[in-house]
Amino acid sequence: MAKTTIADVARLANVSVSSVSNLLNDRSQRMRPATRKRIQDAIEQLGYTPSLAARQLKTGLSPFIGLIVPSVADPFFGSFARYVEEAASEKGYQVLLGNSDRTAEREKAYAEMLWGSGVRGIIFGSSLVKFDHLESLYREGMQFVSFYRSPQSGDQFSADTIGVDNIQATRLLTKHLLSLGHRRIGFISGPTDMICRLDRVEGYTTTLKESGIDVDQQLIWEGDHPSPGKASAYLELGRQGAHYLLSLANPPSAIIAINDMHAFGVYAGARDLGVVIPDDLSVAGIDDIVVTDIAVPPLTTIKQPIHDIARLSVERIIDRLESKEFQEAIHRILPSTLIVRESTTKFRGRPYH
Amino acid sequence: MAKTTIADVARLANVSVSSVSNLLNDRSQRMRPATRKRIQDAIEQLGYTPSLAARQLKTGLSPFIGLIVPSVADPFFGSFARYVEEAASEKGYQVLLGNSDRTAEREKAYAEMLWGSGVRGIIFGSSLVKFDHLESLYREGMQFVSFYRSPQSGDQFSADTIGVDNIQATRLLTKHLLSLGHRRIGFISGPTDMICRLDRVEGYTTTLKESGIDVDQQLIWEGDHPSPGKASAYLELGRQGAHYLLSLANPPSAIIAINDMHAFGVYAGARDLGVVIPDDLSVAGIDDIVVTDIAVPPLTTIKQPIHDIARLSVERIIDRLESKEFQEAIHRILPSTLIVRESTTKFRGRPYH
DNA sequence: TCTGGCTAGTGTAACGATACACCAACCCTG
DNA sequence: CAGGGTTGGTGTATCGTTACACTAGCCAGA
Repeated sequence: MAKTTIADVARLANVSVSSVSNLLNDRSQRMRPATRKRIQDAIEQLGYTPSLAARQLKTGLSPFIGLIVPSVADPFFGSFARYVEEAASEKGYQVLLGNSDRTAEREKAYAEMLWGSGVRGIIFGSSLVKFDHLESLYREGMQFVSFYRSPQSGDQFSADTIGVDNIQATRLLTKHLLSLGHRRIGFISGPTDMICRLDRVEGYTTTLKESGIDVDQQLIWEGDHPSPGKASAYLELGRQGAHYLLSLANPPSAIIAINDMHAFGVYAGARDLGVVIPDDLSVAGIDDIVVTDIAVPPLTTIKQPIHDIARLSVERIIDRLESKEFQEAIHRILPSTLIVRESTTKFRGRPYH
Repeated sequence: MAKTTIADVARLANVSVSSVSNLLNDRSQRMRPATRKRIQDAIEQLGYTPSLAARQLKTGLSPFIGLIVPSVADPFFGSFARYVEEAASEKGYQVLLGNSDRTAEREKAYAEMLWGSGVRGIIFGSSLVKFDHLESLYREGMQFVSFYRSPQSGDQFSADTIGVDNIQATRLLTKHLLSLGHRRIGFISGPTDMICRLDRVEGYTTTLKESGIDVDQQLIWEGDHPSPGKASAYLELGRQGAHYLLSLANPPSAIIAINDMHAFGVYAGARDLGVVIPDDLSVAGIDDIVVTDIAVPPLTTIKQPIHDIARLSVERIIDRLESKEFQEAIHRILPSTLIVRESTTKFRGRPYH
């Protein structure tokens, strides 16, 4: 039961601990094959695994990366977490999970706990507008990769960002709806506390303007910050947004929701009011979460290449962790694609109200 | 940038490292308040956080717990992971996440990686039929809590289990459907490689038998082991199961799916064939994942108290980690409740076919 | 035979914290 | 004022590994 150490292996193999350590760390070029074999056999026989704590204490490196997302209960971030974990474990790293509920305090608290645990790299699934809360950690040497966070004026420092072009995402959706004849398009943004959300709002408004349509602020619904922890909060917010938008004197004939969960909330809200999708109302989301194509009707949405994003993020953070030199921050944008399903259709006037 | 150590703090506060350590570890009963204050100020001023690696090396304890689930991309396990993480972080622990894809090899590989990382406690979200692959780790001292895994004959050792009564879950569903007049009830089990699934099948079959209804093996669909990694695999499996069951010469008028994702797959499969839920077919699931009540129609399901289960699992594993004495394995069953929504309705004959 | 160079290793001081054993200084009591 | 107890600390071996500095032993060449 007592942990077997490198010394036990050395004793059994009749070599010094240095030799065992050398073998373990690929510094064994000048070792006789017979010796190498003896050590390997001893390791096997004892079932020896090196103590990561001791190794970390000595080298300062830890085989962990942090992953902070708003909530893994959200199917989108659940998928993302899964891909991150998969990519990390292929590279010999393990993932420490944290849920931030999109608050700076929790992000900071987590990041500091992680720093204290020896973690030197964090992947952020969110992208809060302000980065200040992480600056002191950045100064100490923590590495960050952020899932889509375009650099903002006022940023005190710059982290890697890998993600999709969110402006482009809503641009595609807005154009799609415009091409179907919709002119009053509602937008459910939720709280605009994250860059990706701001960008999505921007894609929507600029596309409308470019098409010569005035942006009606009444048609943009922010709602309150959802109560944290509840996976259904996003749904509820979408539902409330639908109630609001559909009760306007001059309601929209289409709604873009800032993500699929909100869009499904719109489904529920519309049903509450007897509004039929897509006949009375077209709805589109973003993310292409797992249930979009079996929803009724299947949801038109934007597919993000999260598998690739997760993989690239992991590669990038490990790169940063393992290379000694200073690395410039990179900003990598991956393409997102419009997936048209049955929740959006031609504008046919307003049969409800 | 160089990490500040306990010695830096001691120097600044003009005390010995022992005193700082004593303060940090609540052994400071006999310390003068002024001294305590000096140390605390020094800690604050230097922004000192203790090195967990060093601490772990010395004490053998690590503030991590492992969490192994089939896949966090599955919304049910995403929620579970979120609650586990929340409870753990309240207790000062962090969660290392692993996805097993329900295979023993990956579970074992993960568990061993975790052991090597100094992790001494793991919460399993799955419950494979065989436990053998974990026995050697158990012998070394790894602690396990399993999310619902009733003890099986042939188990080489016994782990804590906390969960719901899965037999009861399908019993409730089956009784519910029987009371609605259904007599031919299909069952989509998916691969029966986990105890919870076996139990769910059992609840279904025994309830039928008790009601004097022969169990028709044709009505139980296992399907293939879904391709790992794809969150949509469960959906697809449910869809295929629906195709199969609804194409039988004597098809069921109701289907129980072993979880909600499979049930939504049935939704899709039924729609493919023009079968309307619930008019032509009643459908029920288990889990009450986040989207059940906005599905069309809202899904009748069994709600599991996963928040409580997660919390209890975390408390239990920490208890085990922090107490020195041997602890008997516990088996705790929490109540699950039937939630009737609109996807199940009275048997009205078979309008399709 | 001596020198230098190579091969195949070895010895050991760290890394940062913990916790046991120790102790100086003071106070009280008889 | 000696003896014992208490208060408020301190000194240091130790955890398991790494990686730099070192070297024993052999061989080749002069």
